[in-house]
Amino acid sequence: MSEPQVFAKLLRNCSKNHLLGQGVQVHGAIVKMGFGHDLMLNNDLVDMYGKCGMMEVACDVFDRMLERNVVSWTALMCGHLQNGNARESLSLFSKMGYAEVEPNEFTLSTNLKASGILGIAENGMQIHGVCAKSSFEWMPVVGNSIIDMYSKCGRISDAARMFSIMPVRNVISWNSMIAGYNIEGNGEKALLLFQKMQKNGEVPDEYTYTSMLKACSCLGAVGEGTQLHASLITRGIPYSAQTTVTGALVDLYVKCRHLFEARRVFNQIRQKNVISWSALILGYAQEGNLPEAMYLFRQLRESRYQVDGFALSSLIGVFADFALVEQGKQMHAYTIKIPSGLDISVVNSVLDMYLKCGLTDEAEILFREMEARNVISWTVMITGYGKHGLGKEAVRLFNEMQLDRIEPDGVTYLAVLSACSHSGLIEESQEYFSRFCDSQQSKIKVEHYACMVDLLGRAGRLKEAKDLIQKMPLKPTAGIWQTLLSACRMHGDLDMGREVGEILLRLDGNNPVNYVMLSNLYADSRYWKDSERIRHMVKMKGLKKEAGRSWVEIDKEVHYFYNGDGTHPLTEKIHEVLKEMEKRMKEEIGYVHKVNFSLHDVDEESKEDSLRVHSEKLAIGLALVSGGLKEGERLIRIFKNLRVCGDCHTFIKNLTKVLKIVFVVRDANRFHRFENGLCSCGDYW
DNA sequence: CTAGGGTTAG
Repeated sequence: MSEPQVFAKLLRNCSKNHLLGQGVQVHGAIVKMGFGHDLMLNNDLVDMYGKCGMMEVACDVFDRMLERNVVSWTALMCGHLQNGNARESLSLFSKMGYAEVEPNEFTLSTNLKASGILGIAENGMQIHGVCAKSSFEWMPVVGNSIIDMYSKCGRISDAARMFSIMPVRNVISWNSMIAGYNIEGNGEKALLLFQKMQKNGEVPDEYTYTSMLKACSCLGAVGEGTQLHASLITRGIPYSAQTTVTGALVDLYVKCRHLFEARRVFNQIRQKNVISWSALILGYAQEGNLPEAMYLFRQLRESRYQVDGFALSSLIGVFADFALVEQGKQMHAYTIKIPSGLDISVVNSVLDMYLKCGLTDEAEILFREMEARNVISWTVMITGYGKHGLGKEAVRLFNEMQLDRIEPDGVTYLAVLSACSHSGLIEESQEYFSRFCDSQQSKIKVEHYACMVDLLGRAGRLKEAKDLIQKMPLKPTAGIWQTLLSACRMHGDLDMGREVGEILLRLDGNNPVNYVMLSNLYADSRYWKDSERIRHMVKMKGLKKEAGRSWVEIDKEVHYFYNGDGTHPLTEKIHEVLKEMEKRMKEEIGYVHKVNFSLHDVDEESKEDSLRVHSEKLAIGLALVSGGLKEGERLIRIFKNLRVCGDCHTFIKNLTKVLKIVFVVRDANRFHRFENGLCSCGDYW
């Protein structure tokens, strides 16, 4: 074997096993032996540095090359793609065109994938066009990538068309199509295609099983999932480390809430991989069993496996959901120390965590510092701003992202519409809504209409709101009628309210919320008998609301309160401080606690509860008592599982006048930032 | 020499 061939072989080994140190040594030897300008070796070097995550060096090698062929270009593109920079791959693709180098099937496949990741259908279609012209379209590699691209861009029918006209299909074609249905959330179609695949004599591989397990977990179909599990066992694949199905298997049982079974599978895996670890950790965390989740996470950290971006982002997502600021911050600090902490999904989850915990400034700084932002990064920020009542900021970001050439998707539109709704930006949202209808008709969901109904309803344009529901091309859900009903109450429209209420009770008669809303509407107009009749129905049906619960984090410990809760050791002190606050508010600003607010308002709390003390007030009391306010800090964070009650809302607003403290309350719907007697929601929530 | 399918975040 000649020397260059030996070097090539060494480099390929480094690529495969991510051996950067050895790769650098080989690079040195290549230069020393005078092969520094060998085209093939340089191609291998670009590939090796890319695989080892050293894109700067890969680019440097590429730039210094005296001649470059299609492989050089493609290797660099793949490097960018594998390091999470799909955009750079696409820009290289067009540069390659200017350099008059013709793409081959690998180049096309790589950039189709890049377009899919970015979700830019236009770009993908353009590349599809190139494939069609050069008849690369009929090569399975390319065709499969086209299916993948269309699926990821939400154009499942285009993907299906490609699949149906492919002259040669391999197992990956079937897998890609099944994965496409999964992305769309269409588990039934995935199951059907799986059957068809077996009828056609195609043998499913691990990837097929992985996708199918995922389809089952989406459908919550434990039965079908268990069958797949069984056939995996007969084929002898499930418990070895090389396969990815193990993770999907754990995930299936986790999602179907069969945690015991998930643990059993996990324990049987001889060499556990990161995917199965993450799935199980997430399972425990979502059940609220954080100690077990954290214990497993520590074990993962100490194991020989690398904690990857998937594990991190999902765990941070749990901290966000539980609004656990301290744990979240600690995890953020940890992510900075490891390479996968730079994964865009990890940074996105940290952003979301900060916003959900009410730390907008931290989120803003992190967002600006990010080296690459994708559609999710922007959407997280827009949602966060919207929930903080910063509608103008949300709109500004929405426009800015498009200048950054990031295409908003259905979730982004939902975020900006709801931000507009909360800030009363009617014209803006109507413009965005129609733009969305025009450009992404297929992605429009009931939620988008619900946003518009909310917006119109709040503005008192009830008739228009109702028309919109009745004319929309989708089946109205109970939720959208609820939105309209609360608008009816807001504007005291009894006639329409009664009509909507009847529709709701027919549609969703087992949800106590519907009865409470209707009952309140009657009570507002002093139709006490009707109000009482509706409330009686709730009792007769034995329907129960979720109990109101608030919590506050003090010195890394979370304290929970129910309404009228007297179990906390500091209860007496809490009541004292709350009384003292009422007194100060009365003396200093003349605020008098309004009793009548809660007389017939049973929106969140029952009458009995309101005579005692709401959970959010207790949590505030504890924060004040136990010095939850550290030196130099003037912000207290309270969390509540339901919506904050109107009475407490007024109380907190006035409290900020007397105490010069900022309160951030995260309730089921949104954030309220109280400062100087005002709330970020503008008293509309 | 370059490549395609799976787990995560809104």
